[in-house]
Amino acid sequence: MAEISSDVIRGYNDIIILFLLLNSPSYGYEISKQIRTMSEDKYIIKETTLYSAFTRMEKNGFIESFVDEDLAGGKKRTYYRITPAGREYYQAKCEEWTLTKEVIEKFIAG
Amino acid sequence: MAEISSDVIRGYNDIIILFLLLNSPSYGYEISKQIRTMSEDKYIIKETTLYSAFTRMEKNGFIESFVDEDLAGGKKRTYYRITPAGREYYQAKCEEWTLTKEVIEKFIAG
DNA sequence: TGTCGTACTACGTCTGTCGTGGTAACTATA
DNA sequence: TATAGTTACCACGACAGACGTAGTACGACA
Repeated sequence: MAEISSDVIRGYNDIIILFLLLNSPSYGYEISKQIRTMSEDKYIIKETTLYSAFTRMEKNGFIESFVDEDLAGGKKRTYYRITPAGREYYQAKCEEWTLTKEVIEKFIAG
Repeated sequence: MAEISSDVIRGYNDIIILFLLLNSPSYGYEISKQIRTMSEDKYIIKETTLYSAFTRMEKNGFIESFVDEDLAGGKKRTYYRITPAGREYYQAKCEEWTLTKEVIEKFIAG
């Protein structure tokens, strides 16, 4: 099974992550598993890529974090929630995707 | 008319350029005009991006350059020709594109 | 004379991704 | 009891493609 090089997907991690936050907050490990499952193992996001995307998007105001400190075994977990600005950004990126797709496909033979 | 940010298209300049070399050699200025025309002004490649892609792809053996020194006015023009390795790379990238597209569209709402 | 088009090149910066490695607690298996 | 695996991250630095800025040089046209 071929795997997508992450260089290709660059710039699209943001919308993939935001999509998974549209309906409810989530956290890194869960999101990474969902990406893997939803893509049928075709795309496995690198941990560092994921967590640096969180940092960047929080700085840009697209997501907000909050910590659950009451997990079993005294563990912590950092959740992320999409903001209204994040929803707008997601929408804009989706529209850009449609355009991009149309353009690229003009340069695909056959 | 919205314009595609080149960050989005990152990683795809290679196949766009190679597509335009599939049938005959060409050169920078011409390719840049073709991209603009074919995309209906939706994607205008930056000159530096284009020429650095040439350098990189020649280093990787995907294209070969040759210079036409006999232009009117004593001008020179550097042409690029796709190599067999370049054709293979183009094919592989096209297949990767299909996969990538399918994956990304799972994360596009609506 | 100056702008536009043609046809590049050099140099440095930015940013998203990636590689490596580390922490720490629980859980299943041998 | 040991150890491997899963969960759940974080820090640090490197890389590479894209980009911004600037410059060269010639011809055509107004």
